[in-house]
Amino acid sequence: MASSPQPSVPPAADALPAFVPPLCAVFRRFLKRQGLKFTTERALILDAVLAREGVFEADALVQDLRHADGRVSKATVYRTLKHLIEANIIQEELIDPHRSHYRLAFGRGPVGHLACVETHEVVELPAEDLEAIARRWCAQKGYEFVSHRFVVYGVCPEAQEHPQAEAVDEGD
Amino acid sequence: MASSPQPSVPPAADALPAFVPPLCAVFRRFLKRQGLKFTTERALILDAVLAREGVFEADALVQDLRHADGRVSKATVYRTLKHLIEANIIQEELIDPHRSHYRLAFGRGPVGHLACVETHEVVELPAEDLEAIARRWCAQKGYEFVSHRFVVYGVCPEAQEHPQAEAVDEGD
DNA sequence: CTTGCTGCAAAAGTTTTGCACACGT
DNA sequence: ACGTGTGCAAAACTTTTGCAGCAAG
Repeated sequence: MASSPQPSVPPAADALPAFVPPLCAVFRRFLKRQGLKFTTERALILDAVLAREGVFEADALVQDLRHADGRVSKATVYRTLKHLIEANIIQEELIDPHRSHYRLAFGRGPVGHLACVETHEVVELPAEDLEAIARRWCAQKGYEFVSHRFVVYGVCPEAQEHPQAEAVDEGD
Repeated sequence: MASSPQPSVPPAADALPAFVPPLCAVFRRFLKRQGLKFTTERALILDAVLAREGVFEADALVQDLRHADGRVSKATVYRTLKHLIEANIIQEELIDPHRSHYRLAFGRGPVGHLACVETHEVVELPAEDLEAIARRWCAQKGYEFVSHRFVVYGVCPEAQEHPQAEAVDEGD
């Protein structure tokens, strides 16, 4: 089971970090340190996470795993996502209300998101300067910095071209 | 911004912006334009919103209204919040997953949020420079700018004073 | 009067949890 | 073998919706 994490690297690997930590080993070490077990399901879930390079939803993972041979239950996916967050392998993103988004948390530096309010497409953009601002805020208020989030909402070019026939929505 | 207080749960509206648009009239005009009605419940809800100067949750409004004399049902609160968003009087914030936060959308310029991951206290901070960054991102990708969001997560001083055991800390 | 609105409760949606059994260490 | 993890389904939780009566224009 302890095989090298070599998932299907997506073709558009435009910004993959140069250094990818051995996440499988990292996760196993984390679990051992916590007295937890590295089960087949957890390995499958980690693989599925790695296969989805960008932002993903919990349910999407469940679907991916359902399509694969090793079906993993919804409950286990959610439980494992929590561990992956604690292990600092993924982190939760806040893009939609009522729906949790996650993304890998290693390397690649702080990113922000540019989300289309029409198509719900989400693009990641580097945002180094923002973390500095976030840390300054924390220092200013005596907070211990944990993380930050920057999401920009807009209408993507495609949606601008194809406007949906929406209800009355004109300002004054 | 030298000694601006940080009332997470202010007892009263002590720092309303200098210019407060006649929101009641604005809302009523909006409703009329949409062929909708300005009911007692909607007035009560708008009042409750105005009473909560900062970020608030839908359920908090329901509680406030329950404590007041005019009880308004959960359903009506949610329905009215949608109208208030369309009327551009409030806007939805994304701070917690699975829980909607709202805040007044007029005046006061763009703000970001500093949220404590332990106590869930949320502080607002001015963030003028961030909107510029957001607009630049949109321009860069051909997006039409809609809005932006900046949330910083940290541990507030109080929570740092009361350190939790090494045990798994489930924040939520 | 006509039309939309409210309240209730049940539905819908995502995430969590209890329990019996299977698996990793 | 022990203790933990898993799957299933039901619970928990916030938000939405259908319906019968009520209120605003």
